[in-house]
Amino acid sequence: MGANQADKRLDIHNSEVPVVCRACEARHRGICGALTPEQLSHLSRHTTRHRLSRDVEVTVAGEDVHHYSNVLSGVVKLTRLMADGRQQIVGLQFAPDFVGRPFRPTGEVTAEAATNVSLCSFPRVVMDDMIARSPDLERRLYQQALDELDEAREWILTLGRKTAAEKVASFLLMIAENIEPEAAESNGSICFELPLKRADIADFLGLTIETVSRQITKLRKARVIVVENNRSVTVPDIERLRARCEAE
Amino acid sequence: MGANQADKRLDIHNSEVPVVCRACEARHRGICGALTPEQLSHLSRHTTRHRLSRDVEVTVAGEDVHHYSNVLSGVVKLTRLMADGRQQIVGLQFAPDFVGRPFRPTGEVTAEAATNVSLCSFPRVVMDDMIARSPDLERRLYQQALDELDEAREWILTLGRKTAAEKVASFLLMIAENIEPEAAESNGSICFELPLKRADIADFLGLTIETVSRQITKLRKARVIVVENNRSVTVPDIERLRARCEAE
DNA sequence: CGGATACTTGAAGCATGTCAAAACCTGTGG
DNA sequence: CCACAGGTTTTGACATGCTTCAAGTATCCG
Repeated sequence: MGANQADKRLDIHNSEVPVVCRACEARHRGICGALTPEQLSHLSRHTTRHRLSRDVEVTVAGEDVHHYSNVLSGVVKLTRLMADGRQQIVGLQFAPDFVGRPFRPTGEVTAEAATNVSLCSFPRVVMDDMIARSPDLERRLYQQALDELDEAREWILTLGRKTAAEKVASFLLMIAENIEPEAAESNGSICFELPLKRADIADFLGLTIETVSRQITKLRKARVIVVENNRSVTVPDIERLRARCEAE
Repeated sequence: MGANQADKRLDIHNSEVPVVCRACEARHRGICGALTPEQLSHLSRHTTRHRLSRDVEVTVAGEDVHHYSNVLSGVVKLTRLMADGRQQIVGLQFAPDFVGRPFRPTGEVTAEAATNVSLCSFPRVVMDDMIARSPDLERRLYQQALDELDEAREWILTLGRKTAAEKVASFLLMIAENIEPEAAESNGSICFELPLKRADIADFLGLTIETVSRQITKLRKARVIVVENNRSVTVPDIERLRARCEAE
């Protein structure tokens, strides 16, 4: 709608993609793919990259959010906390997901690094403005929201109706599919690092640490998975893992 | 962007709101509020209204969706089904919610009338086209998707971490807030008809019918609620119900 | 090597599920 | 108005899967 000639005059190299964005995954599969080179360079002028180590918060429930972010690497967990300390992970964001909640300055969820994470952050006001101007950008965000909604509903089914064994198998499958998207399609073997520790897996699946541990042990003994150092997991045959997500 | 002069020529009364839309809630709080009178009358030419009785499906998991709908009255439940018959309700839609999943011709969820329902339906292709042309419409849809995502995450917390007693209390509170939005704010008493039967409540909360029944009995004996005819519920003091959503 | 954090394993308890039967509500036809 | 059939809800007795509590073992990192 509105003309943004001003932007063009500000940047002589307006048709070039900013250096920091060139190799960025968010430009391909993430929301930045919806931006023109001009918009990208405008945004990149307000952009900061940083690394967070595990358990550092990105945004906190109840506090005003001043920045949105793209996940460049690592995993961000979205958690909700009850007054008495019970905790539940309500979502996981992998690269190149967008972290933020447009149209609402504050929310009930806390976003927190589950692993070491690197982020590309930008001020909320700049992004909100850009969203209002760019229907393409808004469409990308809408699509990501719909995908997250599908996922959330998948987990509602898992939490409501699956057994502990099925929950853990479903979790491992989900992680495998997110970390090795292509490998997960083919029916071969996959090997990956678990981004979450047992306590996080428990918070994700609505179980206790002990139950998660027991179920992992069970999968290990059944040779569905091989575990080294508690974190690196090998799935020799994905189909066998997939079978564990539904029944005996 | 695109010119839609064609629309204008087709309709002499293009600046008037279609008769069927005049008293419609979807024009105020729903997605139709984002449409111009011209767009409304264009859409209304492809629109059909119908009533569904309980348990009739709106759209079925795995089948192509040809229509989107607005809920005009009643409640639509979104369910997911596992191969062995286990079922989970993953969302509830009240008037004037939009039912549909843009950008994906088919999905995993089935939408089904939980009560008698009246719908306003329109062909997917017409609506998709309109979404592509109207950023305002897309914004409304995006906002609804974000709201649904917030709700879904609220239920993930409930399913993962609350006890059966807390789940049932949370469910009753959610229904009360949806049916009497204004009354729920003030700390008075509320009276409403339960739109779901016990089996549905169980499918929503990841419990069995028997457990739901026992918890409702418990709330009744504690005078937190008064139940008549199994369906009409009175909450004398909302704060006392709210207190049951979190602890003892 | 030591100390902290993360993970595993075992035994006992309890919330919720399962199975079975009874009570209740609602509409229909005699 | 009553009898009856179908679906729905409640209640009870028992089984079980997950949690809780408590140790013990690995792994990481100074």
